[in-house]
Amino acid sequence: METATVLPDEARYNIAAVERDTGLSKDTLRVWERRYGFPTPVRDQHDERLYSTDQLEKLRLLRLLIDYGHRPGKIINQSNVELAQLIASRAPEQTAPPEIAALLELLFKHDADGLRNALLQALMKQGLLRFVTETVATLNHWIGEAWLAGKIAIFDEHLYSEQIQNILRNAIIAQPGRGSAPRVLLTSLPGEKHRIGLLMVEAVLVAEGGACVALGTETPVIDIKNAAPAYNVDVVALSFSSAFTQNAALAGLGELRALLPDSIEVWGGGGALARARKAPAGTLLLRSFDDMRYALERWRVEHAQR
Amino acid sequence: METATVLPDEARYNIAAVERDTGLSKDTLRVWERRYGFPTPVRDQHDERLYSTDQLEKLRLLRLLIDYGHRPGKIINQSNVELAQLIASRAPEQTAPPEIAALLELLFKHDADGLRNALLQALMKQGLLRFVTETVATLNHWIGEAWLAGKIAIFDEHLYSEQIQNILRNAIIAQPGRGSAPRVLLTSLPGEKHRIGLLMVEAVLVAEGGACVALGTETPVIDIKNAAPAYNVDVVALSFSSAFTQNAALAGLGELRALLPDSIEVWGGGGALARARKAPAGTLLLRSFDDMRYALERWRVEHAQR
DNA sequence: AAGCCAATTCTGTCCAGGACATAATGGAAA
DNA sequence: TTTCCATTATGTCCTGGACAGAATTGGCTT
Repeated sequence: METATVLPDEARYNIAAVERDTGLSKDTLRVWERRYGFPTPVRDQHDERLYSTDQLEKLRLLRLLIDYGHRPGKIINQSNVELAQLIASRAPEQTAPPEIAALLELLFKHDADGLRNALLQALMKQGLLRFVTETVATLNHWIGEAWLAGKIAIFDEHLYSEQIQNILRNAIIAQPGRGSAPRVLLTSLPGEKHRIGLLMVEAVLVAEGGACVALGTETPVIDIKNAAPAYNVDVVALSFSSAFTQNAALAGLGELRALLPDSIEVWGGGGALARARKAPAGTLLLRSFDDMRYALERWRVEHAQR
Repeated sequence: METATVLPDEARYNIAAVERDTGLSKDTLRVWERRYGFPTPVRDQHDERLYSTDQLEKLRLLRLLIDYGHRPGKIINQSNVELAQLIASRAPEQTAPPEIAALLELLFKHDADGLRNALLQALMKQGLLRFVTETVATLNHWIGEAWLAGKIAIFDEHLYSEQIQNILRNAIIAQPGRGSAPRVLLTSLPGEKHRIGLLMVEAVLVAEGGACVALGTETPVIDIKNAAPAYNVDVVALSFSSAFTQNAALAGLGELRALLPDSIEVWGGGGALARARKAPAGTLLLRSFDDMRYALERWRVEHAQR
């Protein structure tokens, strides 16, 4: 009879490794164990937690479902299989438009070079403005869907994000004329890490002849306050993806509005604000790229040389 | 008599913000307070720590000196001024080379367009390889120094980071021939957010004729394990800036090595590993860009078609 | 029904203070 | 000098308690 040997890949992870790999903080891992009874890692000789591969996998599924809106307490005691079904079951089974489907197919096949070439080709054919407002916006949506349906992995999304960044930044640099007005400072608040949304806005801005001072993601409010006069901008624009709650986004806009002089406008846009009704006093909500183009036009009329 | 009004910009940071901004863990911050009596933040109405700008600044200086080899207990009770002197005394007042100083000057003046143009010009003149290994590497170093000396603000660093990304990604896309071998998967582990280092590596890789699958920053180890076969790569390369401790970087490398098949090589590089003595078994440490070029060459010799 | 507000539950993050493994240091031995 | 070992310094982990803010529920009004 065979010995029931321990599987060679029965790897054990300490709490720091699990935090690193799942993005769940040590505090969260410990409080889940206390409250819900999962995960219950074994302990080493010094009573420190050692998590199994299986637990790590379940934690990743949980993280995914929680990001999508499930509550931890409701799902934490289901099995890995049930959780995977839950993820699979939410696909709305629509189909993407054919141009988009072709791009998605390249990502499914892990064809990095093919994807880059196809995106470049779409950019050339459509021009920057249409590429951003049609192709990239739609593609983002369907990639989100594919991810939820379990059709693509996290690393595929990472690859897509990198490639889109390469292409958008390339297009931004290559934009022929440098715009002059208005000068727009573009960034996001701490907690908002979505870079592609910012780059899309930057692309539309330069395509429309504005001048963009891009600070990337997660600039603390105080630093924005100091940067705006230093770079002599006319407008500060913030992007909030749906990772932000609507209230947090509105509060951030209002806080910034209070800190900046009246001569500088404050604009906000992105998924978190798409359904917001009322902007904080003195700020402007942009619910679409068309809104932004209109806002640029309005600014120019109001500040026309007399 | 005037009221001693509270300064308007007397910002307060909670412990999570300080962890994010200094890289010191919450546990470390609390244990320093307990042992050394610094920092002693004020408390809010619910007894939670609120750190001042001044304390944040001192923590940054301490972090820097510790990275440089000082011990916390020896320096923690010195004043900001003394610590700054300690830092200054470390570098014997070198000055940046003139080409670099000219670029820094543009950043000091907040001249975003001028900086972009100057960087593009340097890239054209030097070619991608020299631009990365000489100009960008040196510039990064001096920007760090300028930040320590208080000559530039956080938002200036943000702007620089965005512009360098634009330019490097533009150059990577524009690279004429697409390389073929080895195929290298390039990313960093969760916690490591430094994007510029990764882009520099990617630029050198494509300039040297390798094929790069870039996944951006912060890919969990398990996802790297799954991505490597999916993208059919020969090598997985990880970048660790000095935000990582050397031990954490070595542990991450080792963990990845254990998960990947032997046919895939594991390389690691970046500030955290610059002074490491011994690589985990089966991994390769790259302490410079020349090391990487040499490693590419060696791989090609070993895998030459017979 | 549908919309809105208040009460309640859920959930992540913070706290204190104790413990220990490991890295760094310094001194003794080779 | 170098090597080795004992000691000290330091970061990370532990338990269990508390609370704020988000999410949900239930009741009331339109």
